[in-house]
Amino acid sequence: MSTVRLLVLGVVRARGEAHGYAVHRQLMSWRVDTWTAVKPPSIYHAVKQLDREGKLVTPGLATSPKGPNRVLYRITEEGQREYFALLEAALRSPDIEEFGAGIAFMQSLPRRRVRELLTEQLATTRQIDADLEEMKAQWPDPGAPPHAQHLLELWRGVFRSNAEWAMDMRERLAAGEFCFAED
Amino acid sequence: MSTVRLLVLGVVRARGEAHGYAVHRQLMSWRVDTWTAVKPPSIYHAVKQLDREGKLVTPGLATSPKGPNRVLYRITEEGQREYFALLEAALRSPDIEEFGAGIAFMQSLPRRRVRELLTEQLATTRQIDADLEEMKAQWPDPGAPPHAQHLLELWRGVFRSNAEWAMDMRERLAAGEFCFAED
DNA sequence: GACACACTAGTCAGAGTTGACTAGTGTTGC
DNA sequence: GCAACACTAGTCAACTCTGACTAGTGTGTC
Repeated sequence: MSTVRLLVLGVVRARGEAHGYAVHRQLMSWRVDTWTAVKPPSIYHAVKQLDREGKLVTPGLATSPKGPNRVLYRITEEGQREYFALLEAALRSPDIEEFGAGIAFMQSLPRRRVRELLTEQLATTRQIDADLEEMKAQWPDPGAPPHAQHLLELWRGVFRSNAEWAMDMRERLAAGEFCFAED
Repeated sequence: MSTVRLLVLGVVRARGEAHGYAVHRQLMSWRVDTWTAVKPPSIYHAVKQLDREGKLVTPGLATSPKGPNRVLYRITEEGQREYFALLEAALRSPDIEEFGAGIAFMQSLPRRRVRELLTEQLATTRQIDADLEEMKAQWPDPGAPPHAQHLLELWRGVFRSNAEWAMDMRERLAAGEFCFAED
């Protein structure tokens, strides 16, 4: 859920004003359905939810020449706070979908802050890897079902791969790649 | 959902007879919550669902000396068919959680069949990796948000890591590790 | 000019999931 | 001997997600 919320807030914030379908189309043009489980109904649901919570407001209707009228949304102060909270949490998160959504919007933070968050992300990911390693040692029988030991290895591969990616990204930031807020 | 269903059917089948909490405890002893998103209420939900669908039956109550009476479940013919269908689908699935559940029960298939399925799994995983590579080439601007190119790289890492793991497992099977049905 | 087809812009019921809660049963310390 | 705590064995309401569907608007084409 927090992934869709971040994506919706991020798109509305970046565009200034947007209706549901515009958010939907923007996210689909980013192939969000490839790197998260976000699907159209979830997007509309998140928009309504954020509106009810006062994170988005509807300054008016856009009367479109073609198609039905569409409700325009704009981000509020409270929405901005939620956006930055979700963004920082996402860049720290070991969940690959949430993390991906954080990367998508990292440029609304200062470069230095993103590097700090990626460092935290790396520490968490490595800690999980170490925890899984330790957990593995507690199963005495690697040959018997459910092969929990091997399954833990399968997951360790995922976390190690993510850690490598995060390290690479941190180096790119250090090397001055990308443009950031307050650069 | 299919992950929980496979896990529940597999545990009931392996034990012959089981009540909800026994399934729950078995799965938790396997650390299923570490390598899937399966949580207790989902387990109870799946048990009831499978019962309604005739995949499980309740031959009787176990009157326990301590605690409330518990409903015992047993797998039906139809349940067996579902079990094997889910198991084969899981071993072929690129979804790491589903795949993990398949590995947990792979020994109820013949060794040869598991090797075939792992070969299919590898082909699918590599195909996804190739598709992501190709998709990446269609974004012209790697420096601009949402960094979709880099996010695709993040995911490719996951799939490549899974492919390596599957290759390793296939080699273990070829080397005669583990005991299988019909060995 | 009218028919098929694709695109826009969503909605909806039903299914699945979750955090929080309940309620009974040992059991340990004082 | 009893209060506090942990463990057993789940349930529940509220929330979220999903596949399938709707309905209006261009647009090409014969």
